[in-house]
Amino acid sequence: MIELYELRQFAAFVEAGTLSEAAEALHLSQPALSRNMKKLEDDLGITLFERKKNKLELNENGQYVYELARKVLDEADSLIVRARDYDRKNRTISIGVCAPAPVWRLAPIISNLFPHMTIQTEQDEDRRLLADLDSDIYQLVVTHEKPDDRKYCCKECGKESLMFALPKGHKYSRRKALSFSEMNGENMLLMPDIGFWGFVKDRMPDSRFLTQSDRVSFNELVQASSLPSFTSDLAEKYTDVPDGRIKVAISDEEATVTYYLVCKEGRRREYLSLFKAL
Amino acid sequence: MIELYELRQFAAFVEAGTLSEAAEALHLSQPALSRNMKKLEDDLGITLFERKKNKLELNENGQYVYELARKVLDEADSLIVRARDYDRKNRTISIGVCAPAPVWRLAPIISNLFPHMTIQTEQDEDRRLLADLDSDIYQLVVTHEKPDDRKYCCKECGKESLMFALPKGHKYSRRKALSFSEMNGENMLLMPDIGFWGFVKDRMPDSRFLTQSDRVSFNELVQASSLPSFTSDLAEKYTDVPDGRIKVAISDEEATVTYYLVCKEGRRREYLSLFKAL
DNA sequence: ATGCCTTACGTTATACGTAATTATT
DNA sequence: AATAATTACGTATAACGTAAGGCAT
Repeated sequence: MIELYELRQFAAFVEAGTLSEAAEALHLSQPALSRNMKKLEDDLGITLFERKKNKLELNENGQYVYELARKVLDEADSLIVRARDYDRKNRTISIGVCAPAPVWRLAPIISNLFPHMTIQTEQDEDRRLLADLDSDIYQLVVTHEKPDDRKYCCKECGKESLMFALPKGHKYSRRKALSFSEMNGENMLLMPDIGFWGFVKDRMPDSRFLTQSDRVSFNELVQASSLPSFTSDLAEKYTDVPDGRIKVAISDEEATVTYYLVCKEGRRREYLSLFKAL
Repeated sequence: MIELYELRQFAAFVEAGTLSEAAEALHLSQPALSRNMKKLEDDLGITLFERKKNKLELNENGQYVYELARKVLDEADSLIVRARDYDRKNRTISIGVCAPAPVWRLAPIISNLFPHMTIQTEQDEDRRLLADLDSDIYQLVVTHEKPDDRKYCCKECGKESLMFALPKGHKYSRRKALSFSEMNGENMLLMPDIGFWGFVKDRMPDSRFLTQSDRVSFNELVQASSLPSFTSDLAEKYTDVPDGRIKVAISDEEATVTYYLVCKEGRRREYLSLFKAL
C-alpha cells in the first residue's frame, strides 16, 4: 500500500534534484531515502527513475507521477488546514468591534452563555466590520452607528463617554466638564488601539499625542507622567487602574457614543440568548 | 504527520458504522483501529468522534473530514491506476486488426524493431478500428480497405487469399479453383475470430457452419471431421498445421484482400522503421 | 449474555541510521 | 578528493495482536 510519506519524499527528491539534497531537506539519511524510493516504485509496480551510475533521474513515469503526487499531497495538506479551520470556526465566536470598551462587558456574558466557545475579537472601522460580518469572518460585530438594514439583527449594548484624566493640580482639575477646544494645544498621552476614538486627534489639532503601543507600559507611563490623558466611564468601571487622576467629563456631543451589537438576521436565533441578556 | 492508512481506516469506520465491523473489513484488530483513530485525531489536532459509553460516533468535524478524506483517498487511488496505465501505454503497442492473419507477419517484425515493447492486438471492423485509432486506443491498425484520409499514414502490408480446405476424396478435390456458389450448400467447419472474413457466410447462404470457439479444439475438429473448411495462403504459411487436406483456391474476387497498416500521420516518425521494413 | 469500545502489555514489522562500497566528476 | 547512489547490517520506533476490563443493550 502506498503511503503519503513515500509521496512526500518522492516530491522532495523531484524538487531537490538529488537524493542527497532531498535527504537533507527531509532530515533523513540518504540510504533511507534511496530505499523508500525503491519501495515507492515497488508499491506502484512501475519504474520512476533512470538509475545512471552516479545520478538518479526521473523517467517519463516519474515526471507523470510527480504531477499526480503533488495533487495528492496538496489535497492532504488542505485537508489538515481545512479540518482545523472548520473545528476552530465551530468553537470560536469571532467578534469585530469598533472600540475596545464593548468587549469588556460582552466577553463575560458570552463566556457564560456559550461556555465551550472561545472568543476572538478584532478591531476595525464600522464599514469593514459590517462587510466582514456579511462574509462570515465575524459572527458578531459592535458598531457605534446603528446599521439600518433589514439583513442585520441589532441591539444597543451600552454607551461610553470619553473623559479627560487630569493630573492633580492641573489648571482644569476642578471643572465639571471640558470641551475638546478648551484642551486643544495641550500635549496628551494617548492609549493605543482605541478604534474609532482616534478622531479625537482631529478635534485637538494643536495638541501633540504621545502613544505607547503596549497597554501595560502605557499605564505605567500614565502613572509617571504629568501629561493629561483620556479615559472613559467604561474604562473606569471595567479596567481597574487607580491612577490618582481627576476625571473630567467632555462636554462635546461626540464624546458620548452608543454601541450596537449586530449579527446577521439569519443567525438571530443562535444569539437570541445573548441579545436578551443585554 | 498524517498518513494514508489512517485516512483509509477512518473512511472504513465511517462506511462501516462501528469499529468492530470496520476492523474486520480491514483485517485488523479492533484495538489497533481504536488507537489509530485516536492518532488521527491527534495528528489533525481536532476531535472527530463523540465517544459515547458504548458507541463511537462521528461529530461535526468527523463528518466534514470524511468528505475531505474520501477525496484524498480517491485521488491517491487514481494516482496508482493512472500511473500504471501510463506506464503500460508507454511500453505496449496496441494494434487493432480486421483479421488475424496480418498479425502473424507484423508481430515478429515489431518485436524486433521495438524489443522492449509488448504487443497487444484486438480485432474489430475497419470503421471502428479507425475511430479507435483516432482516440489513441490503438497506435496502429490494420484494415482491408485503404483509408484515403490525409490524417493517416498507411502502407500495404500483404495480401491474403482465402481457400477451401477439402478432405481427401472430396468431389472437388482435383479442382484448381472453386467459387463460393459452387460450394454453396455444403456444410462447413468455420474457425472462430475470423474478423471481416465472416462475410463468407453470406456468400454461401444454403450452407451451415460449425464453429468451435477455441482454436486448438477447432484444429482437432478439423483433423477428425470430414467436413470441408477454410484456410488461406497466409494461414498455410504462418500457422504450421499439416492437416492432410487439399487446398483449393477460391475464384471469387472477394476471396483475396489487401491489408493496410495505418497509423496517425502525426505518429509517422515513431513507426517509420516499421513502415520501411514492410 | 453479547456486542462495542478501551486500556495494558508484549511482539513484530519496518522505517531509520551508521558504516562500507562503488562509481563519477 | 569530493559528491552521489547503493548495499549490508544493526537498531528503534510504532503499528499490530492478544488479553483483560468496563459499560452498555
